[in-house]
Amino acid sequence: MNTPQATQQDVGGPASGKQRLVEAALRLAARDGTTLSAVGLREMAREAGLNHNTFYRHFRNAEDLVGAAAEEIAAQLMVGLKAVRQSAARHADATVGAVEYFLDFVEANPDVIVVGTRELHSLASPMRAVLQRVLETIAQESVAQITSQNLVKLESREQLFQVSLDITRYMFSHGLDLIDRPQDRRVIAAKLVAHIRRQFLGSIAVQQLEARKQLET
Amino acid sequence: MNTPQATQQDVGGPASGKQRLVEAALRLAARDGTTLSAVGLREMAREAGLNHNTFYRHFRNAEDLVGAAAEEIAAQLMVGLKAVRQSAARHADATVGAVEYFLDFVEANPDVIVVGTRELHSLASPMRAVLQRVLETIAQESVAQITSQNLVKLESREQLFQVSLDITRYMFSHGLDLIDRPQDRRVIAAKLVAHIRRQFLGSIAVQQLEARKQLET
DNA sequence: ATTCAAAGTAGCCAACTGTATACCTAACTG
DNA sequence: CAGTTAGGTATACAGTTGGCTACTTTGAAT
Repeated sequence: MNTPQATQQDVGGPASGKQRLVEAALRLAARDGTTLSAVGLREMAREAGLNHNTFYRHFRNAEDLVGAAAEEIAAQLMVGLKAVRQSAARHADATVGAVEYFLDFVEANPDVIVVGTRELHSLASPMRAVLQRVLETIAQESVAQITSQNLVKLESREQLFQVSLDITRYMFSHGLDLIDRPQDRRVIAAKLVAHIRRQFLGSIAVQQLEARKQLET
Repeated sequence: MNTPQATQQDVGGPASGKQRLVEAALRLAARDGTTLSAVGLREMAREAGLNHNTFYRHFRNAEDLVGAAAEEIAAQLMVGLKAVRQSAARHADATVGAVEYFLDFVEANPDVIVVGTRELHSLASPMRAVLQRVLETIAQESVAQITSQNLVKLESREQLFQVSLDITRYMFSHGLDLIDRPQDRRVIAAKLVAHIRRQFLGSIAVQQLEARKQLET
């Protein structure tokens, strides 16, 4: 039949075929609770409204698609969470702000969280390494912001990074809970805030403890 | 052909058909990095060395199998981590002991961790709820042990539980890192220990802060 | 205006999947 | 001992899958 086609350079238009395939893959993986690599070419082409052979025009393997999806998710996370951080900085309580804006992001981009958390915990997935680097980068940017605003009695830069990384991972993982039980947003938010406070205070306490130990010698 | 059979009540013998199917499913899910529900009846029967129809003698659906696998993993985790906790209590430093024995458990049961962490982060999986309850139970038992030995200036029982739960989840998730990079055991152990210390100290600090606040009013 | 490559389509194939029906056999039960 | 049943097997079927080759359309460059 050969229905109408288009060679748009995406910008604005109804998304290029490649993009549509990636989005379809994410949608299906999120809906069916499968790993990205288990989605199947044909199903995903169907979901994207394309012939199944079109897949091969854009990707070699299924693994190749996962790589592209990883880039997509990474990009969305980077810009989304950057916005979260900046909004949080203008909030009366930066911690509460970070949590609330983050949960807004989760509600607006559930697929990213659903697929992202699962792939992050799948050893075989090529996306895992990408996501780990994304979380590290976000943590590093948080450290920069925290130190520049003197939000926390600084401690060793390395410790601050570890804490930020743990918090970032914690929030990421617990985004799932919000998607699972949207009506529990308030208690989830409270737990996140409590966790963050505990981490920072604990970090300071550890620092003091080590300083005291060093004095004793 | 109809090869020899047996109606053993498992105990000791070479495992019942049901058991063998569950084990095969876990092995395959761990090996291929897929979700349990994506393993496929035939492949799993093949791995178990059984005819594919035998599956239906033991399970109705694929979902049914996942449920049984959940029970299996839950049981292994409960007994394994109980042993970890008890060994840790006899260690000079309970925290270091808990971490080291836990990592031993991870190295001895990689499939449980690999599959467990992935299913725990899969919304659709019936195993997720089971694992959440397992982690909660383990956290509660830890609380009991901690209070009975007066290891931590007690704080509110509820706070202690939250901290234990966070720590349990943290360790569980980071078991994957050990499987991913077995040569990094020492740094992973160090990070786990640091995290646990930070959590407990942070929890105490939060408690003190709140007490002080209450005095001011 | 012609050429050309990129993006899409169509149809085919062998392999595999889940499921259903029918058959076999060991062990327990009356 | 006869009967029943739980666990195992064989075979068949329709639907799906990944991958192949061959054709068509499109937009852009020459």
